[in-house]
Amino acid sequence: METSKRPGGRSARVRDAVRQATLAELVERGYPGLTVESVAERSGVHKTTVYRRWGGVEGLISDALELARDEPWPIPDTGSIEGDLRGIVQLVRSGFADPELGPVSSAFVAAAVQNPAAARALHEFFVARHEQSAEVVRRAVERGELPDVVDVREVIRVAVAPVYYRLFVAHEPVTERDADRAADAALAAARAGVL
Amino acid sequence: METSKRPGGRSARVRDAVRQATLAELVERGYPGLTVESVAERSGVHKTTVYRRWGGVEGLISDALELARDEPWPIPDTGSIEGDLRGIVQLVRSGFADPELGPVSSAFVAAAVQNPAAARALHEFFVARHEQSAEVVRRAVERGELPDVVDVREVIRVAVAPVYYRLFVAHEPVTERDADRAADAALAAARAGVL
DNA sequence: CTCCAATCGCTACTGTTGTAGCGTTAGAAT
DNA sequence: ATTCTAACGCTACAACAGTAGCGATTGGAG
Repeated sequence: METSKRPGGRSARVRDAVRQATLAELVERGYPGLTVESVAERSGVHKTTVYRRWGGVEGLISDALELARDEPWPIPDTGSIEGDLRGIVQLVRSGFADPELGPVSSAFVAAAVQNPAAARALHEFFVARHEQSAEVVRRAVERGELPDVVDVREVIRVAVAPVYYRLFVAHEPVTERDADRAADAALAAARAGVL
Repeated sequence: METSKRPGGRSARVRDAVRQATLAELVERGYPGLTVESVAERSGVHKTTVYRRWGGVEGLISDALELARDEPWPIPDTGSIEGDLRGIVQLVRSGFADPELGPVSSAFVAAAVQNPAAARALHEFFVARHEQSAEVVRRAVERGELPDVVDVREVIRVAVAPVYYRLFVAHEPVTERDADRAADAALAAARAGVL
């Protein structure tokens, strides 16, 4: 609980405690089990305070999402567009398979499907992700691996979409081979010039 | 309320009334606003009866999903794989854009993300959909438009995935052009032999 | 027509979620 | 050190979700 006497007053301590408790609850119980009371109890902050500052479960999610958005993530640079794209899609897949990160990420998606505020926050998150990831496509175009008429962000979308589709829509398992195949499909489309 | 004296006893009437009320509530308020009490009141069936037979909100959703699964949907047959694939993806897109059908479909996705029973029901739904839709790919293979080594269902998945991804994950708008592009991308990948 | 089993409606209750009002405390300024 | 203000903790309460027990109704069987 007492990590280190961080700068900032009581409000800052309360804020950090609630954020940390929110993430911990998401890992343990997921979004359906996320309740204001449990977060309040775990954080040591009173229930009414959480309601006042965050407004409820949706506020807790949105707040956590803004934190996640700012964390950079490692864009692969394997030298070939095929390797880079596969790397990105595998990163998505393994992220959701991770016992610690997976439940939190899934909770974000679940929350956004049903909560306009979280949806906006998640949208911003993906705008940032797409922009960062598109770098691998830009490099490929520079190297002459792809025609230069491509919509760089669309390549990323088409590459990762099947993974999300399987996970959150069709509710099918996603193997590593599935992930590679999705990356390869996006690459084939980009090479054919349809993106 | 009294559509027509359908065959079946009181139980059947109760069942139909609740199902109809569930769909109506989903259209008006969506999944987050779906409550057992409102369904009970609208249907004229008592609250405790709904809890007994359906077990709660998740049961109502699963029941409605089973109904939706059995309804056949029109697979296009334009003569070319490009037209057929585009038709399917546009059908998905327009379905979610429809003011009556859209909220219900979205509610199913939202429910499944957060409710294991609904997730299983939705999975079955998509298994059926994929199987039906794959027919257009099989025909294309027969006509020699595509190599015969393709996983027919995977072509469908890759084609529709970007639409779902935009709608329910990245929360971006989906234009008709986006839908066509997704279909074309899947087609290019299939032609390249990566599916 | 009579009876019977199943299902439904009703009342009452419990537990949880979210809010209101007020007293208290932390931290900054002088 | 003292004072002042914003934020927090606490109690009490209102609203809602979900359950239990029992009596009433339905529709079918003999």
